[in-house]
Amino acid sequence: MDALAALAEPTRRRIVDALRVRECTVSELVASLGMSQPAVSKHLRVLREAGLVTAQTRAQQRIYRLEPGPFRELDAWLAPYRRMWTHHLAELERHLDRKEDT
Amino acid sequence: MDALAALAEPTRRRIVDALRVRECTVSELVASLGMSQPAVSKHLRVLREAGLVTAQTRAQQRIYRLEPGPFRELDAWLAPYRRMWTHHLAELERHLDRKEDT
DNA sequence: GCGGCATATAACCGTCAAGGCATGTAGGGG
DNA sequence: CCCCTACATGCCTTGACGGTTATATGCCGC
Repeated sequence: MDALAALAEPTRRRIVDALRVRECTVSELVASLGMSQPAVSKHLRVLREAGLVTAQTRAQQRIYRLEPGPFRELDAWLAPYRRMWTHHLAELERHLDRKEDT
Repeated sequence: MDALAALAEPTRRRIVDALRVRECTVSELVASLGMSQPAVSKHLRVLREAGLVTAQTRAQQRIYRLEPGPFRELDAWLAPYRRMWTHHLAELERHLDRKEDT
C-alpha cells in the first residue's frame, strides 16, 4: 500500500484529480497548481514510483496519465471495511422495521 | 480526506486492521504491536482526530472501536477512479473479441 | 485519602519530506 | 552548431512526524 502514502499528500491528490479528467503535460500541471516546476516534477516522481502514473515522452514534453493498478489495490484494501457500514445499514434497517411495527 | 493521511502510516494501518476484527483496549494494542504505550497512544490520538476511531471509557481502560464515516468518505473519493479500471476491462474485452474473430 | 493501574501528555531527538533556487539534460528549430 | 524549450535532478532549509523516557491525570480498591 505504497500508493496510500503517495496519496496522503494534498498536492498529489490534486494532481491525480486533474489526471482523472484527462492526461496532462508537466507544464499544464504547473500552471493549474500554481507551484514551481521542480516541485511538481518531484511529486510526479513519487507518483511514478508508486505506480500511480506513467509518463509518455513526446518531443520535449512528458505526458502523464493515471495507472489503474494501485487504485485497484487500494480498493481491495478498503473492501473489508466496506462490510462495516453495510452491516451498520442493515442494523439500522432492522431498527427502523421494529419501530414501524409499533 | 484527512483520514487518508492518518492511514498512510503503516503502524496506524496495523491498528485499524486489528480494530476491524474486534474492539480493543490500549494495552491490548500495545501488546500486539510491540511498541511503547505512549507511541500507541499518539497514533490513537491521530486516528481519533481523523474520526477513524472513537474511545469509550470503562474504568481505567479506553475501549477503541472503528468509526465507519471516514472509510465511507474514502470510498466515495475512490469511486470516480473505479470507473477507470472498469472501463479498461471493457476495452480489454473488446480487444479480445476482435482477436477471436481472426 | 492512598497506592496502583491504565492511559494521556510533555519534552526531546533523529529522520525525512516538501518547498525553494540553481543547474543539468535532452530534443527541435533556425 | 546554437539556443530555446520542457523537464529532471541536486542542494539547502525548514517544519512535521515517529519513537523514546519521564511525568501528569483519572479511576478503582482498600
